[in-house]
Amino acid sequence: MTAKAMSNSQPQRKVGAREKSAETTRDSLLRAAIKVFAKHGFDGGSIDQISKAANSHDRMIYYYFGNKESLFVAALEEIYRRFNVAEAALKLDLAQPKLALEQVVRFVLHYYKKHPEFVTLLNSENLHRGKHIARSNKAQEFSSPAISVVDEVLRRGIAQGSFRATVASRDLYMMIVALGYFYQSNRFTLSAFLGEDLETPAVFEQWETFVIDAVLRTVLTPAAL
Amino acid sequence: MTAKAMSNSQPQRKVGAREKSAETTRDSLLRAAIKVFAKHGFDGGSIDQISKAANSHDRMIYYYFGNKESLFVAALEEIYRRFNVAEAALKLDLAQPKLALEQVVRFVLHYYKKHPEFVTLLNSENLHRGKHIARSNKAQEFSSPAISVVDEVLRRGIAQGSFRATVASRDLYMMIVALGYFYQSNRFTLSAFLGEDLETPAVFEQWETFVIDAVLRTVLTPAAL
Amino acid sequence: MTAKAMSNSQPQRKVGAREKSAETTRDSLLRAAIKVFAKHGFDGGSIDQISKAANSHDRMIYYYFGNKESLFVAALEEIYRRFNVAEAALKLDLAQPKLALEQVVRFVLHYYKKHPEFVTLLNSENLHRGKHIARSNKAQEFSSPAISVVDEVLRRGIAQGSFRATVASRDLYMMIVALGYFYQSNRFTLSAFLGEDLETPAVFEQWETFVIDAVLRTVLTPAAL
Amino acid sequence: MTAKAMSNSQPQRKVGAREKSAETTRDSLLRAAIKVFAKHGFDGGSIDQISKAANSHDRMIYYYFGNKESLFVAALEEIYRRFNVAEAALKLDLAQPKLALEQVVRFVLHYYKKHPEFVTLLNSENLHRGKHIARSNKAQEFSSPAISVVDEVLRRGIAQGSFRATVASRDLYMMIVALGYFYQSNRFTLSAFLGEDLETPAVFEQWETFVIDAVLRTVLTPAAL
DNA sequence: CATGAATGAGCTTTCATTCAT
DNA sequence: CATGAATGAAAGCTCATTCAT
Repeated sequence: MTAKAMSNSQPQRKVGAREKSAETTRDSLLRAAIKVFAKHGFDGGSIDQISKAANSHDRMIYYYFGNKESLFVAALEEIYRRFNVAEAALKLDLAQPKLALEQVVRFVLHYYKKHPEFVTLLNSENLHRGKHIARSNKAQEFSSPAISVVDEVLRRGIAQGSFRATVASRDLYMMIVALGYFYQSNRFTLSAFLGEDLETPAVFEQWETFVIDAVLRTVLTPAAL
Repeated sequence: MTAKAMSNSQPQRKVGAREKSAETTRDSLLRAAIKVFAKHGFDGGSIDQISKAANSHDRMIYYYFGNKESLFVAALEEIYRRFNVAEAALKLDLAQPKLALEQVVRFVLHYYKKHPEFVTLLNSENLHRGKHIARSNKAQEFSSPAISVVDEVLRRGIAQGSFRATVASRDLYMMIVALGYFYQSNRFTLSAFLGEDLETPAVFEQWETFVIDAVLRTVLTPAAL
Repeated sequence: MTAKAMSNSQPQRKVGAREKSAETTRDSLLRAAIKVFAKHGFDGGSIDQISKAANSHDRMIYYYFGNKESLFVAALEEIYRRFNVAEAALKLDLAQPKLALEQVVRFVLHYYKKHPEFVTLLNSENLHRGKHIARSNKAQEFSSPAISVVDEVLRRGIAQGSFRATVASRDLYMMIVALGYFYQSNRFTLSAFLGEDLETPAVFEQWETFVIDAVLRTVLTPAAL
Repeated sequence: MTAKAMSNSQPQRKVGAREKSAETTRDSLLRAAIKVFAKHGFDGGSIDQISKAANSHDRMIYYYFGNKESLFVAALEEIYRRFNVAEAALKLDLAQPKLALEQVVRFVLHYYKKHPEFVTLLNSENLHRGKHIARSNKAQEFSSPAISVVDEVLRRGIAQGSFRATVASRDLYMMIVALGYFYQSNRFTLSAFLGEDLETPAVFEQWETFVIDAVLRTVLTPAAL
């Protein structure tokens, strides 16, 4: 059931009106769930809110997803799927590792900015100590593409001699993600604490420039700096 | 009331049995609130849970704090106060900016590690778009010490010629905090995604080393590298 | 839903067990609400009391009525519906306006006496400055039958020459209602103040006689007196 | 205690500052109670609301009045006292019974209009089946002045030959009061039902004229009409 | 494929009241 | 004369979920 939800692909056989309507119901419930969970978290979001936002009924959530937790897992999987789809569309010039790395950083920062639900859903999941994703058995499968990309760029740079050989791809990956994620995730308290609105474009751009600089300085060999 | 709570001074005058008991009740409610909110977030944590954890009653929370939101604000203020107290105890050798900066990074990473409630409470607050802290009118006052420390270290390094003059203290501050915060905040999903437990000491140490390296490379002049 | 409740018609089609049960639940909740609100007012009557009196559960009130206020509105509408049903059953001899008027007075006095909930519910509503009935958009529709009856009797009497042409039907209506309502509504404080129990039949009958006399003297022409 | 409150009289002995303040507290609590109970009824009005409206504390209500019910009784007694004070100030021309009766009617209608708390408090009391006033043992003492006035006017009119001898003063009293009380008490639902705002001066005046007419026609002998 | 009905436990909050000092 | 602290019960309402059809 969830497997079907994960693929956005081809109906091989002709679907009747009823089946189509069914898919629509399930999809709109999932979309509504992402929105509501993103806004209020797992605990704050209610089954009722979600079913109403989807113009459906409570009962349908149980019909399609079983219970609230499974719906949340489906929502998590869906946002990860979307992220991977977006990342797969990235066309990196691997011949120029430095440029490619910069591209990756830009992609990550902009994706988080445009998809705040990605951040809030993951926060909610971490608040619950990752217990939902642990049940998903797709966890690694989901993150591997992202790490692979960083890994490949890194290896190319090292092979070329412009990147330091001692940098671990896992650390580099986490650095990029952390700098993008934190800015988005904590923008409200940060804005209050810094007395500066992090949602204005100028502030974001300064941060982006800084992050690219920091990442490159961390990775590049002194000679390539 | 909160003013009293914010100061860590001892009561100079002898307190009667009642007053003492009152302070104890309020304090234990606040402590319990921090624990419960840290574990379950603002929505997930219930007034009942908190009052019971404090060996008190629902009613007392309303007596001392008014409502759930105000209790949450008080909890937020308290954890920030604690953070600032801990940071104030840091003895930095400002004559050696590079070393001092390393100390700051270590402090931040270890503080977040030892105080997961700091991270979860802030996450919960950001889920609610900072609406509670906005009401606290102590926001800036709270974060200024932390930024000041980074700012001073940075200025010293620049004066000495070992730090690059183009780095903004706000960016440097956010970088350090982001790298420490994200590791702690997202350790569950990260562990699942990476297939590696981020809570083992070895992994944490590798990350700490990496972060120090990244921060220094971002800040140091090529010559000082 | 309320439309169905308002009509006193029988369900034409066979109803399944479930539907029947549903109707029963809603109806018994409404009946219980009328009783409880009549006895304790809107504020004094509790959701819990009502649901228990109906052998149901709190939750069902919210399921069928949404909230306490809407339940109260439904109760108000129901008692007005009942009054109108009872009044519609009145067979007035319009050829004898004086007699018909007497009949109307008797009907009103006796109806209030037999249906104290009518009086207490309206009092409760007036305490809240009519805010519930204002939301009901059936207000005028409810009272118009009663006024129409008075109006018609009055017009007949005037046409016949036995009633004074200067009496406004609205004033006459209010007079009759006031004299019946007040006796019932304030019988407890009046009994205490007058030192005489207004609930004894003899006292009621004296009042009834007096009211009929007063109404007729107010309406009849000197010649017809 | 309540006895003292009932009289607005002379402090025989010099009162110290503290005592004065004490009286003020008690009085402002009582005034606040009348306002709050008038607005929300006995059940809807809360001890907290009252004490805050009086700039005092919950505890003080218990100190001065014992409990909520006794406070309500005190409030009832106070509004009756005020009514009697106002009525005692009425200067009736008993030599002209017809005019005097008209004056009484006007007084009652205007008093209810200007003192809606009188009406709502009595309604609240009747909702509770007069159980508070029953405890007050001042009930009759309170209403007797009002009835006495009507009684005296009536007797004078009968003696003069202009009033019908068969009218009972109790019925006449109730008629006047009912017509004034009901208009005020039920003005909200009536306005909704009639589609006409009973609070506009013109409508009130029409009613006043009608009531005077009705009362006189009920009382006057045919000859005196 | 969908729905109306039902459920029990839980939620935050307010209630009137009493205690000790 | 006044106050800060405490209490247990109850309030209105929402929660996730299951039932029968």
